[in-house]
Parts: sequence; C-alpha cells; structure tokens
Amino acid sequence: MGKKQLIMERALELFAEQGFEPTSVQQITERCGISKGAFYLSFKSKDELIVALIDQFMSQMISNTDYQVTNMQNNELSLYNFYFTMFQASQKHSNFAKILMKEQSHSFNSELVLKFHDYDKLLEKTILTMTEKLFGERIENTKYDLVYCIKGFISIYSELILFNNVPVDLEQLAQSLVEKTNLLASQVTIPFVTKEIFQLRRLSKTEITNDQLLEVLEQSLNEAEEPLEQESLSLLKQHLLEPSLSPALVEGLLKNIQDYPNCKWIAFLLRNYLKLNSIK
Amino acid sequence: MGKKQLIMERALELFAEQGFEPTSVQQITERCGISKGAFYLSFKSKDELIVALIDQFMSQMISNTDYQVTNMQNNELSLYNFYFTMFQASQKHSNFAKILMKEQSHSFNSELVLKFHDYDKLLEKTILTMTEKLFGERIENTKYDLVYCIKGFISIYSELILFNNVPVDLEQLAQSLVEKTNLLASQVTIPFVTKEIFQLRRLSKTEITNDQLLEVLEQSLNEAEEPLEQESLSLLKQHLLEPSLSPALVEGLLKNIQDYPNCKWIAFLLRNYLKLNSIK
DNA sequence: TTGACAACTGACTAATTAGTCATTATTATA
DNA sequence: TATAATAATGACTAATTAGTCAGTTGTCAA
Repeated sequence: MGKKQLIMERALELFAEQGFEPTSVQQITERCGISKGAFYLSFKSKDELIVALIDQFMSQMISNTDYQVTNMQNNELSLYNFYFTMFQASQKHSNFAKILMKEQSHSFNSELVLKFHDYDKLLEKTILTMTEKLFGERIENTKYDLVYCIKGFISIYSELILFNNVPVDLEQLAQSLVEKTNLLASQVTIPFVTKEIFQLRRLSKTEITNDQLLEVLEQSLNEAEEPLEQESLSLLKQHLLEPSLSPALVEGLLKNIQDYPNCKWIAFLLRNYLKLNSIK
Repeated sequence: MGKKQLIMERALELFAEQGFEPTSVQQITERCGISKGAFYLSFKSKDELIVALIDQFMSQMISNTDYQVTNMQNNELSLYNFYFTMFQASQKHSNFAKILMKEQSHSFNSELVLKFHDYDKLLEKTILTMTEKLFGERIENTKYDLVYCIKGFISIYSELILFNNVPVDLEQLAQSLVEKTNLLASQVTIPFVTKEIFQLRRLSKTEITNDQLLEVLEQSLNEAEEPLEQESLSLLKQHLLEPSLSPALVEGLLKNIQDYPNCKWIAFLLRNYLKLNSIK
C-alpha cells in the first residue's frame, strides 16, 4: 500500500473519531508509524488531505447513485434499490459517512463548505430526477417536498445506524422507507418547498469549465491501465477539444469507461457536461 | 446587561459562525470589548461557557415542548402547534439552532456529547409521548419509526430554513408536515425501528452496567421455553455474576441461544459487553 | 565498493491557544 | 476625602499546532 493511501486510511479513522479540526498531523503520523516530514511528502498540507478524502468518497458515491438513477427501470424495485445501496454504502464507508454528518455544515474552512454544498446539490438533483422518473407529473406540486423528505429519511436513519451500535436489517429498512415514500408521493397535497425555494438553494452554482474537465480527464487517463479504458478516454478527450463524435458514439465511450473505478467520476462529469451543452 | 449575558450573546454569534473549537476566547473578548481576564471572572473556562449556553437553550426548548405536549388536547391543531412552535423557536434562536446542527455529534469533548445526547433523548421521549397521545394504540408497531420520521422532518426542514436565506411561511410548513405525519401514522405498515433499537440508543453512549445486563438476561430467562435455551441462559447468568467460563465456552452458549427470537437481544448485548470487558 | 539519488526523519520555528496573576482602575462607603 | 472592596486589565506561561529543513538512512546501478 502506498504512503498516500495509508495516510488517507488512518486519517479517516481519526477524523471520524474526532473531526477535522481537533485531529493533528502529529496524531495522523503517529498512527501511520511515519514521521511528520513523510506526511508532507505525500500532501502539501492538512487541508489538501481533507479535500482529497472528500473528493475520493463523494465523487464515488455521487457517480454511483447517479448512474443507478439514470439507468433506473420504473418498477417496484427501483426505489428499494436506491435506499438499499444508499445505506449499504454509508455502512461500508461508515468512517467517511460519520465525518459527513459531523462536518457538513462547518464553516471554519469555506472551501470545504462549498465542496460539501456542491456535492449535496448534486445528490439533491439526482434524487429529484429519481422522483420525476418514478412518479412523473402526478407529483408536480409536491416533488420538491418529496426530495426533502427522502433526504430527511436518509439523514435521520443514517444517524441511527452510524452512531448507535445497532444490529441492522438493511432490507427491512429499505422496504419500510419505500412504503413511506410511496405514501407521501401518492397522497400528499400540501406543498411547502416551492420551485423557487428549491432553486434559490443552488444559485451559487459553480459551473464546471472545459479546462477543469480536461484536467480531471487527463488525470484519469494517467491512471488508466486497460487499453479499452485508455483508448476511450483518449477519444473523449479529442471530442472535448473539438466536438466531432455523434451522441451515440459518445454514449458508447462513456459506457466503456464507467465501470472502471477511477473513471466513474469523469464519466459522470462528462455526461452532465455534454448533456448541458447540447441543450444550449 | 450583565457581563455574563453579554459574553453569552457575543459568543453565541461566534460559535454559530465558526463552531466551538475554532472560536478562541480572545475572539470572544474582543467582540465583547473586554479583556481576557474579565472573561475568566464570569466563566471558569471556555467549556463552562459552552455548557452554560447549551443548558440555557436546551432546557428552555425541551421544557417548552414537553409542557406543550403534556397539556396537549388531542385535536387537529395539536400536531400543527407542535411543528409551528418548534420551527418558530429554531428561527428565533437561529444562532443556537445552527450550533446544534453543526456540533451535535462532535466528539472532541465527551461531556458535551453526553449532554447533547441526553437532551436529544429527552426530545425523543417527548415526541414519542406525543405520538402515543395523538395516535394511540393504532400505531403500536410503527410508532418508533414515526418518531424518527418526525425527527427527520424537523432536522431537514430546519436545515433548509437556517442555512439558506429563504423566505419562509411557517404556517404552510407546519400544515404540510401535519399532513405528512398523519399519512404516515395512519397508513404505514412496515416498521423498522423496533422497541429494542429505540431503547438501545439510550444505553450505547454510557456503558451498559452489569446490573442492567442481568435485568435483560433475567427477562429472557423467564420467557425461555426450550431446555437448551434455559440452561444456556442460566450458565451465562452465572458467568456474568462470577466469570468462570473460557471464551470458547461462552461463545458456544451464545450460539446456542442466538437463534431463539427472544434471545437475540440479550445475545447481542452479551457479546458486546463481554468483548468490551475482555479487551480491557 | 562507491556514488548518486530518493525516501525519510525529528528537532526546530513561528504562530496560536487556554488560562493565570500581579497590577491598576473604579466604585461604594464612612 | 480616605479607605476598602470590587472589577478589570493585559503581559505572561505552558502547551499545542502546522509546517520546514538540515541531516540520516536505504536502495540500486555502475
């Protein structure tokens, strides 16, 4: 295991126990059994480590969820699967999930807050898309409330699971939330969250630029090992520099890369970016 | 205004902006326009200030809510009033509410965590009492889930109100949540949060004692029917009173009982307890 | 065996923190 | 006004922090 990976894993444990601020670089290096200097060979600063951790987990989580929702068949299992994988992920990555719950609205580091907020918005958008797919126009007036209720369910039950050593039957949990969600979707009549409120939240939208996209793509390209992966990324890069491929070809290339762990994020970003720009 | 009050007000602002840890006593005294020494005339330590703030607001909030619930007439307005006053309070004391959301699961100060947890338990109990009053035995199986859903609603809509400068119609919000709550109360059939999970929550943070464990064991023993079940429980009881069995024997006994429905709980508790104590 | 290079170390700096205390200012009382 | 009591100050300590860097160790090719 590389030093960088070792540091990230041990730091994650400490952050989950204590939070970012109260965890010192000293503590991290002690738990790793390395010196302080060695830490700064892997990361420029403590903040860079934190950002790296957040990016690693959030991008994975968001892109997984989004892919799941995008390819969702509208059937009885869809919602169940959504909840199940959601809680399964937060159980699997419980250390990170704990940090999320603890630090998500902290403002001692404004770059961090923006990051959390951006990821939260992405998740919110994914949930909105899901509710639209599942329940369609029937819930036009109440869909934003439904999104918030789903977020509330996830938040409060995650807390229950993460912070209390309770033996958990995730299938039962998912089932019970599906029932609740369906009830609310089909019978709620009084809305509170309007489209305006919902959109106001996302005003500070930091739209991703072509250059930023290229940067992420370049990084994935460097990490790529398989020929198919490399070739697809390379073609997508050319398309990004000068659009030339038809939508179907692009979609095919995205499908090629999206199952490689280190390509999930760029696949998600590209899909969003290209969809957005084709609408313009 | 007394010094103590001044300090508490200004500190509250800073804590809401930055959190407890990153706010220094220096900053607080500067914003108050007093010296550092003066601070320590009013409070023995920074922690004492934090505890004072928490106690002041939480006790007020909890006792208000509890009074409201205790004197609740079971009518259509009860639930509405509950939600309305809840959000009204969090809007009025928005600084403190923000701190609550930010710090509630922080563990850098264990006294604080216990405090938050204690107050949270009190609120949970109040909400449980309310649901029992409002919906009675109809929701016996699902009432703990209802409590969690209500907590989820409060949490996620509070966040929306507090952290996004959104103009809010509290009456509309309360109405919409009343509708949702009534729907869930009357039609949900699949429970997730069992009585056991609900009660475990109250044990986990503060370590379970030998006596509490014996109590639960005794209860399972009374309900036991099979000889194997009875004998195993009985042996485990003796081991609990005076440790004498080797780990392998204990594990075997636990395996004996863990599949009887009414022993699952005590098996889980015992395993946790014994593992914890053997590590020491 | 030697030399070159990268990986690593931990004592160090400079900044910040909570909390202290000798000193000074203010106020109340006689 | 004089004295005592109280309130307030801010320079100070001791501890902790993130981050640095001169020096040590390990590795591998010639």
